[in-house]
Amino acid sequence: MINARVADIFRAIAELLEIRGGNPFRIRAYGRAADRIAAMQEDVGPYAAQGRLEELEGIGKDLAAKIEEIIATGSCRHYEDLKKIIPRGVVDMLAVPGIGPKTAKLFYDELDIRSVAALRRAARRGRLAGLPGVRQKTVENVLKGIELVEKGRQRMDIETARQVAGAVVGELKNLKSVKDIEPAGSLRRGRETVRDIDILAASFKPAQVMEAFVALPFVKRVSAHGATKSSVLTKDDIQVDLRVLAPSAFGAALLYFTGSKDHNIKLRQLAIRKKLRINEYGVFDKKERCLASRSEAEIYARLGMDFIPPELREDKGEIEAARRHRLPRLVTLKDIRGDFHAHTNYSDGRNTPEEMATAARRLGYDYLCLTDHSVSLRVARGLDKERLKKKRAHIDKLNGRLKGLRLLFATEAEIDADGRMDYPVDILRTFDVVVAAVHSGFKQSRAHLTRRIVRACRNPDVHIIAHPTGRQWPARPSYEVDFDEIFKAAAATNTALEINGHPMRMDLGDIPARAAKEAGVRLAIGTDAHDAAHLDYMRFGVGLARRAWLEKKDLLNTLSLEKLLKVIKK
DNA sequence: GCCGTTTTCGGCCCGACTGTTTTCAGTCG
Repeated sequence: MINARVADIFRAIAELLEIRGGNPFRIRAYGRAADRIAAMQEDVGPYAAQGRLEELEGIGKDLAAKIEEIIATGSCRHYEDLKKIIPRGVVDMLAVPGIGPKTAKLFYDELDIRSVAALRRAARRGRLAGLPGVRQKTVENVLKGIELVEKGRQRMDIETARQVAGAVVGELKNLKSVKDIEPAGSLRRGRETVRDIDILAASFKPAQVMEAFVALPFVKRVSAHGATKSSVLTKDDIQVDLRVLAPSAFGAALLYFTGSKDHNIKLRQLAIRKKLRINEYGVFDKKERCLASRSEAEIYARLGMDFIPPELREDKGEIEAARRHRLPRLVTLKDIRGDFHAHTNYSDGRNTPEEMATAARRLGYDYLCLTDHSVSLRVARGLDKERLKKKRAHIDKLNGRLKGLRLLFATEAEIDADGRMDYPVDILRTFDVVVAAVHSGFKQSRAHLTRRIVRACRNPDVHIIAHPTGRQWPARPSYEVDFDEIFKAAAATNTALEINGHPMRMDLGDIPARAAKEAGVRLAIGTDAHDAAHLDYMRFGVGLARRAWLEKKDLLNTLSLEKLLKVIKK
């Protein structure tokens, strides 16, 4: 996709300009444009063809011309010229924590270091010490940083992040000096994956909290330890940042520490236009009087806008919507009446239908789809005709006993290499709900995969398409599909697309899910539970749905059983 | 390089921590 190419080049230009020491605002313009284009659901191609590139935020005359040049030639002059001046390896050094553009340039200019490997050799041989501003400590940090970057500190799934954050909060919340403590950052925003854990605490005695934090049993290394802010690396190489502020500033600090960065910048710019200043301590006027600080709601109100839920804080139109009082009424966990994707021990799940039912009742559900795998997925003990009969009888019997919860006889059926279902029509029609999924042929072309899924949508017996892009964290990336085609087919055939809330999947992602809604497609959250405890992953599915601006009416999960059974018939 | 309910020029978010300094630049989020 051309967007990725454009974004990569703009990001590279930003890095190269940083090292050269260009105008920081110009550098940021490239960086912002890169982020903006990477996050777009639509292709920039048509915008260029219609001369509408400058309508995009952050794209002016100059960048529009560069985008056109990249579309036409695959690259742009400016980028090619910069690459000749600064070797690739110098840019790679920026990935080392602690090394920024100035330091990378220093090493390159003074010692002609052109790669991370060369940097390590130079550090070990003692060639770095003695450079301006470099002494022993800096050399040590460079070596530690390289070690870290080579271990590949990658993003973690949201469940892992929640557990790590929970462990830290659990240890610190019992301290007398901690008045309040809450995870912030991308975890609070419900992002699909998380890089660092950010935690915010309110206390009158920040030093005590800092001491307790860096002394936690699972801390391997302390990378920063100040009066109100510390960073540590856990034994699993996960970075955790803790910031401590006075309770009176908790709202302002939570807002700041939750981000996103782009959201914060936009808010602060807005404040400047109102002759105000925002920082983590509050909203201040020109005379340094604090106008709001205790709660996030108070701060948004002071800026003349509605409260923005954390999941929306990505600078994707939420600030404008909040000012016009047009934010969506986001779906909540309480609105959810059932789960569309759960496995039992009939196929590859760990628990019996009874155990799954008990867990679903605990969550207060009206219904639960037991979507065991279909016949052709042998590795997952997919069900043949005989075992389907047994399962059907089993579920009917259970439903006779259960009060308040209905187990739906369902399947996660295979979409074959040509887009057909692996069960024949007479079997498909026996299910209450048919969830169709691609589990094979990931390497087919984008066009072929799109055709398969479109064909599944058009199948009158298919109700939901599971995990539409097939990604699995961390090993398997999404396969490429033409979302426009799939959304068109899904909307036209009343087929729902799944938001798979399993932390290893989180698929559809927030951006395509929002685009699906805008294309008139209904969505259905499924947890893909293979264990009764996994039904709790609904929280992640709902978080994702909220990030996609979804309201109650956009999801099948919010329908009563009666309505659901009516709506789902095609 | 972008952008305008003060502006087509002159701004551009804001502060903590580190390591090296002795008042601050660089990095990070």
